[in-house]
Amino acid sequence: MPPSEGAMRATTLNDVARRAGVSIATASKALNGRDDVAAATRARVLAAAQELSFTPNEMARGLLAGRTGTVGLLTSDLEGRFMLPILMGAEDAFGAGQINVFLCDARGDAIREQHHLKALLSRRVDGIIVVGRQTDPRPSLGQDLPVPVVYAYAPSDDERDLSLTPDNYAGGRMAVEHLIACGRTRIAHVSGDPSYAAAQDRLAGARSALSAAGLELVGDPMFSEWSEHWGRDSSAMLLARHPEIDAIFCGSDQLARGVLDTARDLGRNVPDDLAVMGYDNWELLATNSRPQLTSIDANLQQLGRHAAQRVFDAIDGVDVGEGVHHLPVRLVIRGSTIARR
Amino acid sequence: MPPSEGAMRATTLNDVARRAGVSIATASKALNGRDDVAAATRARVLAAAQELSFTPNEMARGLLAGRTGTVGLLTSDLEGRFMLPILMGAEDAFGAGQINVFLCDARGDAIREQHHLKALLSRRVDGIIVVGRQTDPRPSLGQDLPVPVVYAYAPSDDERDLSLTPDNYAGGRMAVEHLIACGRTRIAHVSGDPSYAAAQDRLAGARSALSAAGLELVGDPMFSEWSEHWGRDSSAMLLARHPEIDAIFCGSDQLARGVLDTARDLGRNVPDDLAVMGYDNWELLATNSRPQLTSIDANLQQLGRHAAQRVFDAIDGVDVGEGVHHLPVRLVIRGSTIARR
DNA sequence: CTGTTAGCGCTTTCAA
DNA sequence: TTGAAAGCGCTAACAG
Repeated sequence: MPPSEGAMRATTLNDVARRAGVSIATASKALNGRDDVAAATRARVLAAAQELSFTPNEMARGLLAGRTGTVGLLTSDLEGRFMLPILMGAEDAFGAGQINVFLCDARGDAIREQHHLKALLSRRVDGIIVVGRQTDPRPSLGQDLPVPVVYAYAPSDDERDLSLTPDNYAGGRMAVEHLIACGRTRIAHVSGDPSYAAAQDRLAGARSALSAAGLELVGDPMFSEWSEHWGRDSSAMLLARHPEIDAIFCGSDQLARGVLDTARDLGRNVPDDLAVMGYDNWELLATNSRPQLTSIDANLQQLGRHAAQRVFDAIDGVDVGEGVHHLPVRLVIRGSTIARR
Repeated sequence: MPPSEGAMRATTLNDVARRAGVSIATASKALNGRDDVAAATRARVLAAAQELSFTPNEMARGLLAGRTGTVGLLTSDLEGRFMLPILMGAEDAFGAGQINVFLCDARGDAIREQHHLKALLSRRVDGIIVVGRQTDPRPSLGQDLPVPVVYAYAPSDDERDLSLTPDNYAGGRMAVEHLIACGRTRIAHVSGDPSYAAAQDRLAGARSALSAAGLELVGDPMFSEWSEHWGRDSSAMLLARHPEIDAIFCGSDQLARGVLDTARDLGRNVPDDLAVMGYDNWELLATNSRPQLTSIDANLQQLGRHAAQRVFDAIDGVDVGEGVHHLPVRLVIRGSTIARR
C-alpha cells in the first residue's frame, strides 16, 4: 500500500520515455538540453515529463557523476548566538549554487561529532564546513578526509587546515580607537569568561590602541561571565573605585546592557558622562537599549558565505588553502558613544 | 589529479572485496552482519574495510532501498527566534534515528521556497518539515507530494495537512490565571503587531481567563510592534491613564523588558506594586532582567521533536494524520510576578 | 558458505 | 537523430 499522502512511486525517466514513445537515453538527452535531439522529440519528452511531474533522481545522477551536490554543515552547538548568521550565510551561498546542505549538530559532544562526520562521508558530501561556537582553536577533523573541509568561527588547531575566524584583536583595537576619537582617555574594560580566546584577543587589541595613544586601562579588566548581571555588577564596582572613568569598553553587548543599567542607577548620563561600547552588534540588544549601543560587528554572515565559497572552489579543484584567516570586523556607531543631535 | 586534500576516489565495496579476496556480494553480507558468512571470512572483510577506511555509499544504497534516510527542513526564515529551537528538536530527533537533515531557508520568498521544494524532491527526501516564522496559517505545499509533510509552528491553511503549532490561546489563559492566582485584579495587556494570530490568540485566551473570574481588562489592549521600545512607551501610557493597574500581561518577553524599564522609571516596584508577565520564555531576556521574568514557554524544541516523530512514523507507513494540533505550553514562574523570599 | 546475476535511475559512449 | 549497452556502488535473489 502506498503511503497515505496520495504518494506512489516517484516517476522515473523510464516512465517519461515510455509515455513520450522514445528510448530512455533519448529522454535523458532531451531533458538535459543536449542538442542532438530533434525539436519535435524534445517537445514530446518535455510534455511527458511535465504531465508526470517528473523530477530527476539526484541520487542516481550523483552516483554517475561522482559528486552529489551536497555539503555538510557540522556545528558544535546550534544554541549559540554565532551559529545562526554563519549558517545563514553558508546556506545562502550554497542555495544559490544549487547545492544542498546537510545540517548536523554535535551538541558539543565529540562522539556525536564523529558519528555525524561518518554519516556525512557516507552520504558522499562534496565538502564540509565545521562551525564552532567559540573562537578558541578546536581539534582538527584530520588531514586524510576525502573531501575539503573549512573551519568557520572556531579555527582548527592544525595549521594545515583552512580556518576562517573573526579578527577579535582588530575589533578590540577598533573599539578603543573609536572611544579615543570620541575624546575619552579614562577607559575601563569589562569582559566575560577570561578563558575565552575572544576575551583575551579583544583585550589585547584594546591595549594596543591604548598604548599607541600613550594611555593605559583604568583599573584591571573585569572578567567573569558573559552576562548582563556581570555587566551591572562589574561596572558598579569599577565606577565606585574609579569615578574618573569616562568610557567602558565591554566584551559583549550583553555586558554593555548591564553597564547601561548601572549607569542609569548611578545617575551617570550616557554618553556624556560615560561612553559605553558593546561587542557583537547583536541587534536585539544593541538597538533596544537606551541609548542604543555602539558595537563591533563580526560580519558573521559574510564569514559563512566566505566559507561556502572556499568549499565551492575546492569542489572545482581549487586548492582550499590553509592557515587561520582573521576576517575583518566593522564598527557600528550608535548613541552610547556619541550624543545624537 | 586528485583534489588537494590527500583525497583520492573514495574506496568502494569492490576495493574491500578485492583486498579481502572475496566476491563483492560476500563482502556486502559480511559488512552488513548477515549470518550466512564464515567467521574467518567476515573477519578478513572487516579488516580490509578498516584498513581502507571504507564507508558505504549511502546514495547507492538508497537507490536500491527506495528510501534515502534524509528529510528536508524547509524554513521560511532562519532569522527568527522561533526557528532555532524547532530546528534543534527536529535535528536531534532525526540524528538519533540515523536520518540526515537537509536545511533549506526560503528567506520568506515563495519562489525560493518552490525551488527548494523541488530540490528536496529531486533528492528524494523521505519527508519534509515546513517551519514557518509566525503562527498565522501559511499556504499548503499541496496534497499531491510524493512524501509526507508536517507543518511546524506556522500551520498549513489546508485542513488536510498535519500542522503542529503552539497553543497560544491556552498560553494567554494560563498567564492571566497565574496573575489572578497572585491576587491581581486590575490587569492590562501590552502586545505587538495586532495582525499576528499569536497576538490575537493570546489576547483571546487572556480574556477568557478574565471573564471566568468576573474581571475585565483594564484599558484597551496596546498593540503596535514586538519591541522593547513599545513595551516602555505603551506601559508608560497605560500607567498614566490607569494608575490602579496591578499587573501587565505582555505578548512577548521583549515587551516585558520594556515594561520593567518603565516601572523602574516610575518608581513602581515589581512585583509588589506591579506584576509583569512576559511570553516566549526567551531565557536571554527573561533571566537577565531585574527581577527575572515570569513567562510562558511554548516548548518549541519538543514541538520540533514531535514533528520529526510524525515524519518518522509516516516513513514507516503510519498515516501522518491531519488538522491543526495545538501543543501545550508551560508557565515558568520567576520574580516578576511573585516576590522571592 | 560463496559467487554470479540482475537490477535501483540515470548518463554516456558508440553503433545503427 | 536515435537507441542499445555499459556502468556508477550497492543489495538481494538465486545457484553453485
